[in-house]
Amino acid sequence: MGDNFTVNMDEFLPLRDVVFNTLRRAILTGELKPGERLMEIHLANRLGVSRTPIREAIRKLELEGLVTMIPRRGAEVAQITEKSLQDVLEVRRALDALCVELACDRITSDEKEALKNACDEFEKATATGDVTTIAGADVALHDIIVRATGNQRLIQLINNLSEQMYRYRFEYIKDEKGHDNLVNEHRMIYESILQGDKEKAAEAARLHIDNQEQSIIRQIRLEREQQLRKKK
Amino acid sequence: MGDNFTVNMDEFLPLRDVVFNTLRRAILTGELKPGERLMEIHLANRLGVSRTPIREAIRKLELEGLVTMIPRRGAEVAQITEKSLQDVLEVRRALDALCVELACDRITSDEKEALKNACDEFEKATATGDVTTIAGADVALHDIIVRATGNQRLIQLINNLSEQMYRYRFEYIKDEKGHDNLVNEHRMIYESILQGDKEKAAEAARLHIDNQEQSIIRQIRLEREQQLRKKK
DNA sequence: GTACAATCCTTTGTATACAAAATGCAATTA
DNA sequence: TAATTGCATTTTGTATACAAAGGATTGTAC
Repeated sequence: MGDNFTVNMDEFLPLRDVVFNTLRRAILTGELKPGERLMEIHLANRLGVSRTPIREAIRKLELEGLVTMIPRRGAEVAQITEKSLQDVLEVRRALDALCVELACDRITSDEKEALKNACDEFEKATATGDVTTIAGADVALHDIIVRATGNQRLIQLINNLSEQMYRYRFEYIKDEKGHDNLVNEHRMIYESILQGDKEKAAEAARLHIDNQEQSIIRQIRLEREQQLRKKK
Repeated sequence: MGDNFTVNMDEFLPLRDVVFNTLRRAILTGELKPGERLMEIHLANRLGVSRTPIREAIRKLELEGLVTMIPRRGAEVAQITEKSLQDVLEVRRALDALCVELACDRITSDEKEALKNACDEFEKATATGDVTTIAGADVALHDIIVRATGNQRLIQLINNLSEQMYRYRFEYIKDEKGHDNLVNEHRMIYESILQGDKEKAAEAARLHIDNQEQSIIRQIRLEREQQLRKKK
């Protein structure tokens, strides 16, 4: 069992939030796999707390769609189907487009500067070839754009939707041939925002999502095939 | 205190879900007012359950944004500010447009029939002038469109965002001059979907939201003025 | 060997008990 | 009179206890 599955006591939060963050992280990184049962006493012992904060954390994960409740049987990690992912991406496509459009109107000069830096950093990161570094730079870049909208609700929703695909992030970055596409897509978005060209920015954002979709769906089909082969 | 603030024992659900639905309803109808504290023992006594299900329900409301947690002080009903509502509407505008676009592509002939009926029903409802009836017909109409997308995630998100504005629904329906606008807007959306004209449908949906925004914002400003006057 | 049934064990659902923090109030002092 | 300190009360945060439901296992009968 992985060793990063522990409570982070540095945090000065109610236990339920610590547990919530811990479990969520474990699910998104794939440490807790789809279909796996979340048993309260088990988790409580493992995390060194009582069942109460565990239960409260599960209630939040339930609403977030990361776990599904089965009556009288408890929680299990939500299955990701191809359909559910397409649903998520369909929504993200619209919201990401909205995001860059709003960013065109509202981005400050400071944020423009930060965006430029993040773009350069991303290009550097791809040069290293290290997947973790690239993923980090990618998140940083998107974060700046999302925050530039100034719309709290939008920020929250996009973050939540992005999370649903976190498990596939690594594969998706590895998958992209030489990362050149990725760099270009980012640069296109970045430049459109600087120019304040909403239409172009939205189109670039949609293209970006579409390419991710291709790559992730391919990944899912691969995984499913492997699972089927295993069963036989 | 209102008397529809009771648990509905007909439901065959865990108490936490019954409590969740009850509290949510109370918040959305305005029975629990923004800023009002949600005290656990108090609620527990009132609903005739222990604190545990109350707490679990509050965790879900917290994630849904209907209550805000203050550390070591508990939950209170979330304040609705003009900004937060504009944020919500900005997102809904994009998602409603997406909705009707998808509906154009995916609506079945059965659903077309249902849509036509709902549209007629709405027109009849406006004729009665009864706000509750109109609101009901409005929800029914929108529901059909949203469900026609076949996108579970989108359905869930739109429902959640709509809820945030439930408190203002009545005022907004009353506000619309003679309801003629409302009927026309609906008919425009309905016809565009039947014709499969995505562009027109999206534009109509956006207009529909924009008009609601106008009306709701006006309402909020009115309320705020009244509050200010009270304080003096 | 298979099917069915009784029993046990696990796990959730709910209630309650206890500890710690925060708030409000009162008393005392400057 | 105003301010501050200390105490009491309230309320949350966490743990634990108890009940009921489900599932699994074992034993028995055919």
